[in-house]
Amino acid sequence: MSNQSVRTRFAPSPTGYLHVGGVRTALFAWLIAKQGDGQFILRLEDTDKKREVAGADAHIAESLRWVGIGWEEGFDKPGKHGSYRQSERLDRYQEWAKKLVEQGRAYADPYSAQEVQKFREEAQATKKPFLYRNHRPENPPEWDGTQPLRFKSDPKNYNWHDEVMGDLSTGPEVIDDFILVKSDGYPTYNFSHIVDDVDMEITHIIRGQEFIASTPIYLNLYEALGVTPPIMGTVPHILGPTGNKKLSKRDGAKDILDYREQGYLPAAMMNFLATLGWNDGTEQEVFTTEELISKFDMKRIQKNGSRFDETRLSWLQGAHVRKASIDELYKLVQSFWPESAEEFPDDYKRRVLALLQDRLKHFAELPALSSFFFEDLEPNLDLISSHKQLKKLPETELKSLLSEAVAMLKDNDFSENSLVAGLNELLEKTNQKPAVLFSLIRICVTWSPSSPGLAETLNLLGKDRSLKQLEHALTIPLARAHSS
RNA sequence: GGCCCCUUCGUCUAAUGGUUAGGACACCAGGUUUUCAUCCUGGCAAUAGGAGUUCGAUUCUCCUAGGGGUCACCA
Repeated sequence: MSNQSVRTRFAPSPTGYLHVGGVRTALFAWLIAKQGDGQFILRLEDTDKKREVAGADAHIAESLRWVGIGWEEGFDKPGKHGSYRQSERLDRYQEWAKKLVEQGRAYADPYSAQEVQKFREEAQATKKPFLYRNHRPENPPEWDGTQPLRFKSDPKNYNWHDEVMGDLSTGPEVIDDFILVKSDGYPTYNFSHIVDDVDMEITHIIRGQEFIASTPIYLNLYEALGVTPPIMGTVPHILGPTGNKKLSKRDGAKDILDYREQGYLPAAMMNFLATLGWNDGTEQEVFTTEELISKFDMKRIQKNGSRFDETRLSWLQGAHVRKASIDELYKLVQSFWPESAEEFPDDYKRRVLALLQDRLKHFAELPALSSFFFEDLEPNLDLISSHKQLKKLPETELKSLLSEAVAMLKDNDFSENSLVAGLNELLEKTNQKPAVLFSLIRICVTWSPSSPGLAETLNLLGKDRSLKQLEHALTIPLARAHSS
């Protein structure tokens, strides 16, 4: 019966999308499983029917899959432990509940919700902490399933070890009789996750710090069940961009799949999430998935919450883009090209991408960076009038420089080398600074605020299109008329 | 309020008794024959406060302050 391999799980409730916080918790658990050559389980905690959102389960699965997190067993991938959807495991919780009742460790709660609430308010009025067990009925009715079933706790001190937080301890005052099974027959999270983790032979529980306060009651329940608790790792929250509150959907935390829409690389996202609150002790910042698996260590997770910083994500994205091979990158950006790129052959687009690799971050920027390679943009005279050097030149000067450029380029074979040579000669011939001459040509060919190197750009655009753009520029007024 | 946890540059963090407190992001300046980037160089910038232990505290102890979590028939 003993299973030595590491088994971790991520157990979201299907109430909506996943944001970076949830995915990070899943990632940590996944890394531990992969590192131990073990299994990662995706379980669905769907015991609150009221909060359930249709389709959330598939959306969650899709989110994890995108980041690169896969699971050996899950709600959509049955394994040796039956269903991984709690709503389909009700019999199992009933069995365990009955066992606890037989052992005298669980009893029916005879009070109505209103009555319990009254106890709570009384305690509050006398400034005492509310404990249900102070009202524990002497002769509880037999549990018929219509009342909530409560755990009969055994209050005591607890000292336990948390892989992230270190040694923790609490007194008996935090141990109370909590509800195991709700009056609708569904188990509470507090009960179901323990039964499931035992059944599914989970060895490490990784979860957010909101569960740290209830860990003692879980320990109490494990004891009643005669079960050794799994290893626990409590991960601090990710903080929102402002304030010190935990990142939440309410404050605009995005669906993780929004980052896919914006064209972030899964590897960059994984790198970002893993290093938010964790580092390997060296100065390494950029990690591959394989490196994360081999280097991850729960003991090095930060005890305090860390702030979500999209700027860092963007930087990591750039780092991963630059590391990627063009083939890899080309596959990933396929849905992000501007519409005008559609007609162009793969080879051409691949070359555009190669020129853009150093300046591309998330792929949604691709159209803005590349459109002039696929279509002739409208002349934008602001580019000249706002240019430090060009704005000082009169119309005649601009036109004559352009004419010289056209003349030179007409004689050029447009190989990159010839272009570099030709442009250099032109600098000498016109006695101009690159800041003037190259800017003017670049702007009149692309009409784009930025572009790759001039020779590379002309080379890729080709002789016909480059000359056509320059000759067109010769026919329009370039210098803005000064009013004074 | 009770209980628990946390506190190093703006941000992510390194350093567990001896360092000019290190790195990265961001920002600023300079360089790489134009722009935007990349890359390189330099700069700015932190141990929450107070006691104590010690020859010596970011590091150990205590107190204070601040922040967070939790106290559901939600997970």
